[in-house]
Amino acid sequence: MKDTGRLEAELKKKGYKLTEQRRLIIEVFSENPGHHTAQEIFDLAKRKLRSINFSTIYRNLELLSALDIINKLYIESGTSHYELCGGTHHHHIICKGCGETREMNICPYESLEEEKLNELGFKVTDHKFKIYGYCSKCRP
Amino acid sequence: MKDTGRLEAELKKKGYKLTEQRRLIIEVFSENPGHHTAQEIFDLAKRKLRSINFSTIYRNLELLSALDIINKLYIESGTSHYELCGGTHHHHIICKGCGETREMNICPYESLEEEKLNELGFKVTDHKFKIYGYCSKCRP
DNA sequence: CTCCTTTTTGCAAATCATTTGCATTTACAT
DNA sequence: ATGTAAATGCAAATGATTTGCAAAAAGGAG
Repeated sequence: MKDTGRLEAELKKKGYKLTEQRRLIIEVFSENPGHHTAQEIFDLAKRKLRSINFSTIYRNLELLSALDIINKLYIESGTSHYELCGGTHHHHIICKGCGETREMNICPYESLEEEKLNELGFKVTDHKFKIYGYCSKCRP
Repeated sequence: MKDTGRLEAELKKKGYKLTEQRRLIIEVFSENPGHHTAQEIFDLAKRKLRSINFSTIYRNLELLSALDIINKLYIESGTSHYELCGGTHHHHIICKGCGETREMNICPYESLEEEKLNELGFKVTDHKFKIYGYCSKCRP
């Protein structure tokens, strides 16, 4: 029983149940910092609960994203990545050579823009910023 | 024969051929501003060349992206979107309700960051910035 | 213009990520 | 301890994208 607190509260608030699988998914994220694909989460979770099913992973990654407990990334490559929310605000820097993705703490976003958009009727909830290029290993 | 110039040059440079289908894909983009899915490009192209095949579309969207003639977007939703390069530099604002995506000309990126990264061994080529939220129709 | 080599295309089948229907099991409020 | 709604596992379906291959087209050389 890790820090089940936040998770349990968010789930209960909307009538969802705190299942072993849900606790486990969060545990896996906690123990493995950074972002992961559904496949990775599945593999890691399976080590701890052999019976866990892939569709349970997907269903819960979706749910947990909706609850803002995890964050769905959409790193380019056709495969979604997920990361635990609540870390520091950060963005991603992506190597077009090897695909490696690192976090960066630079955020160029100014709340000025947000206000401007709000005035125009668009309610901003969040933003993403990505820098692409080639890492030292992959420089052409 | 539209502005086949740039296209032809870029293709020839690397030994690729200027085919009717490639010309057509660019034509479709030119005639339909904004970004489109492979499916949309296929449908539009098919009107002009009945025999065109879906895999030809995909193969060429990939190729043209690699040649920096079009830009692959990865709008969230599991389906990639593509747009013609060379328009004005812009980013996207995405409604999490209806999924509508609009271009915005705000760019918060400062070349300062780029230099900093270059010094660290990462060669920056481009960046993407997206703002999420709810449009006036979808505000909760 | 014709020939030759290489790249492309169309087609069909394969792959990969993700989603869904359904019967069974589980969480948890009573 | 029990009833009910929610969640899980399983298998099959879906949707986007990719691939192998034989036939067709492009572009350079003669």
